[in-house]
Amino acid sequence: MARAATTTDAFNAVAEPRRRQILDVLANGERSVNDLVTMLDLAQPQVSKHLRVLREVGLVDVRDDGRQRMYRLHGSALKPIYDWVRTYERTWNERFEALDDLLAELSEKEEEHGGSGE
Amino acid sequence: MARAATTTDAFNAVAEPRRRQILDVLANGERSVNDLVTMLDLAQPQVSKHLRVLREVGLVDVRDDGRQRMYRLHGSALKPIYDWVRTYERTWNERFEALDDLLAELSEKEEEHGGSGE
DNA sequence: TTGACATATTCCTATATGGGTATATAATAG
DNA sequence: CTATTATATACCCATATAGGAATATGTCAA
Repeated sequence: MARAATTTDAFNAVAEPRRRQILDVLANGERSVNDLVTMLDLAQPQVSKHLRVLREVGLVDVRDDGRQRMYRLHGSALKPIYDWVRTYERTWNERFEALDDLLAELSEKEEEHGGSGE
Repeated sequence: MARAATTTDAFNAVAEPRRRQILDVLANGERSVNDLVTMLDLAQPQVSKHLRVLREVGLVDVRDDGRQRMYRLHGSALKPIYDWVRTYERTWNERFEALDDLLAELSEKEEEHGGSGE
């Protein structure tokens, strides 16, 4: 099996930095494809393709406006990522890391039944 | 160009659900490879390979313990993801989404200069 | 030493990618 | 109608997978 498709979920879609850039731009409001092409200095087809991926995972919505297509952020599709990563917030708190270290050492010693130290 | 390597950064490493599962287990404390094999019902080589990816992006640390290798979470490597996604938190707040919708509709009407409705 | 256990690596293969280029579709202007 | 603008799609290609199977490496036991 190959890697999961980029359109599988937000995690995969957002792993590509260009797509994060696109979302960052759209976070400031609706934009046309050409706006994105100009602002991100990408070729138009690549932008369209990235937008397709983002659309397929529900990260953006589109609206027709004459010959333009206005894309807009649909932020709630990022919530699963936020919810997952948020549970780890405490782990990069230094105090907790130190505590984890201590607990790990204690349980090691316990298993070794007070044997020869580390 | 193909997709960026899974070892490029935490975003790519974590796009794979099995690797998130591994991190979820390690969040509860150090584990040996075999522990993970058993708990996640995966083949041993795949676990080792996933752990290699996680190690290369700094998401886990290893410690030798006899013939076992104990893996442990290094949560701070998730911080870039958290920091990025956190800036979008407000976008899935219903009140803000409704406000965005309203503003978008207003600017539509403005462009159409009071033209035929929706 | 040999054997058992724990983990890592190598090889294979199907598959999906992202960029580039060319072209198709769609909508407006004249 | 034709031309122009805006966007999407099709095609090609090099590349990196993830899983499976086999094997290599490493550590301890007897």
